Amino acid sequence: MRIATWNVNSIRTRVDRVIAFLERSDTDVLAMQEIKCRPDQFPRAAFEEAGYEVAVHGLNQWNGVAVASRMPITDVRDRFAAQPTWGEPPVVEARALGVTVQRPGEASSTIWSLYVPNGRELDHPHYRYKLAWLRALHADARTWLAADPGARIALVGDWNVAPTDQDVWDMGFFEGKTHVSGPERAAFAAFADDGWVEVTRPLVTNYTYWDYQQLRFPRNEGMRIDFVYASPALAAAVTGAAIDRDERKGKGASDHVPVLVDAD
DNA sequence: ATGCCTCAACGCTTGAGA
Repeated sequence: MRIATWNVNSIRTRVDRVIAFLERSDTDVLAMQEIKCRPDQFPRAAFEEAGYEVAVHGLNQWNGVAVASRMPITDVRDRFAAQPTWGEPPVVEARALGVTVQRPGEASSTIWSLYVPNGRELDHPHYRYKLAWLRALHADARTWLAADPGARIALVGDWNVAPTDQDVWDMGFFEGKTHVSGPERAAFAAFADDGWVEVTRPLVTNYTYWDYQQLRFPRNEGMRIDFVYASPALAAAVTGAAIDRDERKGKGASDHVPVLVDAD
């Protein structure tokens, strides 16, 4: 099966590009982030015409996650346990969507489409929210592995963390900024301590995001912040990975590109 | 070769993104 994750930065603006990507890439399950709409605003028909079922979780114009699958969807969850809230009154934002997919007679796989909070500034409450969010996900994901060590689970999406210095175009530029701080990197790396395997890094090198401003893409001044953590059973089945850099080109591109993983 | 920011909404300005 081919899994992909893509921060689409508004599905309503990008639907033609996303459908074209699905058809071009032969993707079975696509996890999307930043759909920026409610379920009733999601362009569901275009996906169904292309042969995909859709699960959508969106509350308003901010955030929003979805999964499109041409394998039957058998279970959907719109948050993880103890997912932290943001704002006053507190809201569990639309940043996590877990979808189980299964073809009859085959093993099931659970794909979590994740949009980790940005953090904004190191001294901003949003940064503390980001760390709490990552730590809560880590704690819950640990229980999933403990409950079923052979489960095929993928934690995919926009992690909003650049795990190494090589994952940003200039560490000097990011000094004192989010995405590269020690606590964020530690929170990301902690998943590996439980057996989660980030399966893209050994197979492909590229950035996954380039800011719209200041010619960041033509200058290749990007960041690698979109990743696929696979459970041990799924990681053992991985045969390939890719970053579709070309999707950043041209008019109407998202600022992120798709990250793809193949697994038997 | 990619091209100097984009998106949605309480909209003609603002908040958010990273």
